Amino acid sequence: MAKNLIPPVKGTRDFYPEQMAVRTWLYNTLRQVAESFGYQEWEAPLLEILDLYAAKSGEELVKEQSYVFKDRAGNEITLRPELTPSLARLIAQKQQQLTFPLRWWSFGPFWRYESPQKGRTREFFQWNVDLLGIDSPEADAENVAVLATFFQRVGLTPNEVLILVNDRRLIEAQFDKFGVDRAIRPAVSSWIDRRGKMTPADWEAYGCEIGLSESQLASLKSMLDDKDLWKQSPEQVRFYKAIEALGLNQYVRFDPSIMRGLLYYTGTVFEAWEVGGEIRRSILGGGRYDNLLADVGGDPLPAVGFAMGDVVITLILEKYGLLRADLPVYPAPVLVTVFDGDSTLASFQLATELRRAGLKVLTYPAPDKLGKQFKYADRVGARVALILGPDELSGGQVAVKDLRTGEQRVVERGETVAVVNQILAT
RNA sequence: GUGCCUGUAGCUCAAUGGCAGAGCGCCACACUGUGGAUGUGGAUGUUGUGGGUUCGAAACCCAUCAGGCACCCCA
Repeated sequence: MAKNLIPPVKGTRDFYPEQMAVRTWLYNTLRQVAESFGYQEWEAPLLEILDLYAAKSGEELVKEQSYVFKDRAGNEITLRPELTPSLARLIAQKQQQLTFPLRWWSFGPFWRYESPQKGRTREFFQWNVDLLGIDSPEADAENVAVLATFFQRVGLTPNEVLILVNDRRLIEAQFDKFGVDRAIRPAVSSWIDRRGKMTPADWEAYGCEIGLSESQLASLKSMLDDKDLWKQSPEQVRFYKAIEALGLNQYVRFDPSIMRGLLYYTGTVFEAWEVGGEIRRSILGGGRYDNLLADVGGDPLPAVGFAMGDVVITLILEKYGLLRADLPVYPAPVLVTVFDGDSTLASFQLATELRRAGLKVLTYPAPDKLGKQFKYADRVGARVALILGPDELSGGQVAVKDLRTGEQRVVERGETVAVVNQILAT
């Protein structure tokens, strides 16, 4: 370990070229999927005023997990912990000029001051996909279809990942039916959320603790076990029909225990989970949030959207061997060696000729021994090495070596590009 | 904030109280106009840090720092 090295900030990740290649691949993939549904890319500032999140995100997210600092003017600034409030602001600012339904997507960095562990860092990237202006189960289904298509695109099957769907309106109606006091409903929601993590006895005891009666407890238990509960919701029925029409119903399943922590969800909610259950962390979460625009000061506007973090999805892709092995971690396929101090500039000129012909070309910017330069070419994954020594220079030629076959030949300078391209094509 | 685990060479890890090592990688040479393969040789450590126990500590004890994992919450 090097001494006196300033360590990276806890919970951040360094992206060496290998990791950057993965991130760029992920970005390109989800961009293609989002664009195939007609979503447009956008971006918000990474810094926002704290008040933007104050009322609408989860309490804990704002008060304990956000990076907050005062700028030099004394304003409370937040490193954004999520994107949806920024989206609401951008929409509200131009609401009269935009054409709805509006489909926007974004991929950028977010920060949450939490304890880093598997699948969770303090600085992470998030894919956000939102559809605004339409309140229909079909809009929800289309939004979910974007991420199901993403799963399909990267090679994840319904045996590996599932999108679990619920509807808060449906559960609220059940709460009404069972006479669950409005004051304890948030606690009941998190109690439902926690079912899988506790023993049945502890879970029931906890249910009593938050104020549920014996009969409410029994009713809620049978509600959570009712796989057909969705049939009581006209919205849910239409949602699954639409998903089926989109050809993605294999990826989607009703689950009455999906509640979501964020306060602004109003209708359909969903999360994606790994089926095997080894990665015990949701891959993404989303849902309908019809009140948020009005809450930030805009005109009321229905909306649905989801967010997927890069950390967990990368874990999943790794687990199932779906990260592409052919990611471009090599700098360039062609290296122009430098024979000696006198011919360095001639080599540079040759490199420029090749680059102008569209090739990616490395030079070796010091007259080291050729053996060392070839070794370097090998290490960095170059396919072709070019040598411009005294013999070649005097004859207007270039030595071209195929580093895979070891075959080398001397060609006329004007043919160099064609010969190199020929080798690269094999 | 709480609990558990781990810190030894560039990397992965041995050494369980008795000379701090291996594999890989790195460097040099064989090969002064040619890489991968092979061979020969070589370099590398305040054993995270500070204290304590001991004739003797990488190992045992205390403290501290860092990282990982889990709870909480969430992408």
